[in-house]
Amino acid sequence: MGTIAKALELLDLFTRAQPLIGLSELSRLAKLNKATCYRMVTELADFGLVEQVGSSREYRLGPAVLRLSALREAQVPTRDAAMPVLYALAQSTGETAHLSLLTGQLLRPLAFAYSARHITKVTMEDTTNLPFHATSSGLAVLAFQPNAFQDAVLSAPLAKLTGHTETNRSALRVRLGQIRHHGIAHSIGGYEAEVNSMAVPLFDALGLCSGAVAVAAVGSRMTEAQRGLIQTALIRAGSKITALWGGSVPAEVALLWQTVA
Amino acid sequence: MGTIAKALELLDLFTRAQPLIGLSELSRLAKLNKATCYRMVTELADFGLVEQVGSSREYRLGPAVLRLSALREAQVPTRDAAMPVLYALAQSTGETAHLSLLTGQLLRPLAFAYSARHITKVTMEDTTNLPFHATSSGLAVLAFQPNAFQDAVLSAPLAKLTGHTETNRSALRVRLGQIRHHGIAHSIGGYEAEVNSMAVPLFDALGLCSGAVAVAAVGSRMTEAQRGLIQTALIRAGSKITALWGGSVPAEVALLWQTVA
DNA sequence: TTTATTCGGTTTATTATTTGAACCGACGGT
DNA sequence: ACCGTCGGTTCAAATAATAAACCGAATAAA
Repeated sequence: MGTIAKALELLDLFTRAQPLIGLSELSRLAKLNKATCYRMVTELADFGLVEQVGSSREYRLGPAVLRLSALREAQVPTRDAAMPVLYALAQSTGETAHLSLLTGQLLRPLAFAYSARHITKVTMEDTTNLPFHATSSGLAVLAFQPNAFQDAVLSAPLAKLTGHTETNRSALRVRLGQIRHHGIAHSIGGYEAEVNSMAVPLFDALGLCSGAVAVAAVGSRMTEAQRGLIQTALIRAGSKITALWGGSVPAEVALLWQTVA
Repeated sequence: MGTIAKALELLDLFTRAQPLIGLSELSRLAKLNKATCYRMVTELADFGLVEQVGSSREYRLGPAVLRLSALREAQVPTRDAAMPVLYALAQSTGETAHLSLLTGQLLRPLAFAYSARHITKVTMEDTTNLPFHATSSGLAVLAFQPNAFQDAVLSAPLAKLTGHTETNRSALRVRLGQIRHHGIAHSIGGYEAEVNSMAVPLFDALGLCSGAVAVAAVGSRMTEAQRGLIQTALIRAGSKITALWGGSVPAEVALLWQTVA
């Protein structure tokens, strides 16, 4: 792994749960020598990707990320375009809606929208990475990836996160096939007990799946009627976001969705 | 300069004017060997900071910047907090409002807000970097920096961008003193002919100046009354944004602003 | 069709950078 | 006064980055 990749991995250590990290802790988390880590974090800070807060001498993500994201959104309004749809989805279903993007080998949540209808809700703030095998978003995305990608994911260790996490490889392959035939993925407590979720894939301009939009509901509220409502709302949201991104839903998926919504 | 810094500099080559860059052009712009550039851009792409668009094989800023900026805004709502104030500022003055952040040695525009009142307006989209000596924002920020920083800026070459750009070093030092005594900076066609602008500094939690908010107006509309209106609106906006950022306006500046607004 | 140029990407030995352990003074707690 | 940890520094040893030449593909001109 190159030096640049190592340095960039430092950025991923900053999370909502741990937004401030000191030098020593950073080197421990990154499993890097302190001197190495220091040089790297200083170079990142020179560019503004991280900054040192004045009071203590801890580091946090810096202002440069704002500038870059403003530039990116100006050209490819990924987040800005999807947010209103996501809000509407949360509103109409009364549950938590979220959108994730496939970045490299990882599926990362990008945006969330909450409904005020219920006191109990599924929160996503602290999630940095959605496992492909244990979430509806992950399954929705994985189902529409090339075989090589699927094989890579399924040959890696599959964590059993709850009692309902499916970790059997051939069973997972069957589920992926079902998802391709329905155009929508379900997960019942596979990631977190008591959380039921459904997700549809999102597609880019080449018809490749680049992410997913999902609704995560508290399990006890997931009646059959609610399931149907979420399904149609999800399909509408998925079509809309894909369209806003200038993407195109593959014909076979569009057909599946059409019959439902 | 380290490898990491060189790689990160690639990110700055992507602008609103040139959002897509191919490998060869990138290496030319960065003055890097093509192989070196290739390795760097692929490492950036692996992390998602850039991505390769499918059709041609050009690169552009990637989705990772969104994730990072969402994380940053969640902890330090710099842009999200300032935007409403900026919109109100543009609205109440009928001119273009913009906000810049001091990042490293450079002053970078972060956000803009336009008024619909006039057909002619000052646009900021293509600006990537505000010169300290030739803009009201630059002067406002520079006036509240430590002497070492001021000396560094003033000892570098000062570009004469228009007929009205002040490039005389001692005259500039006098102007910086005036700005410190008034709490507000003016620029009359120093950056772009026909553009008059005014700016106030913004401060962080330690009372250090970390940016500026400005109003840029078409010169012909800048009457004496308009100037007064902008001044009071700017001071209110500056106070508000600094407060939203959890910053504190130094006592002497607060006093100056109080007497005006 | 031939020729020439440019493209994105790869290979290689050479070279310069990164790395890790030990070290420093400062700080906070005991 | 002692101990551990903090952010940051030093320097020889190890490793990774570099530059030039090269590749096949695509495009355009002749």
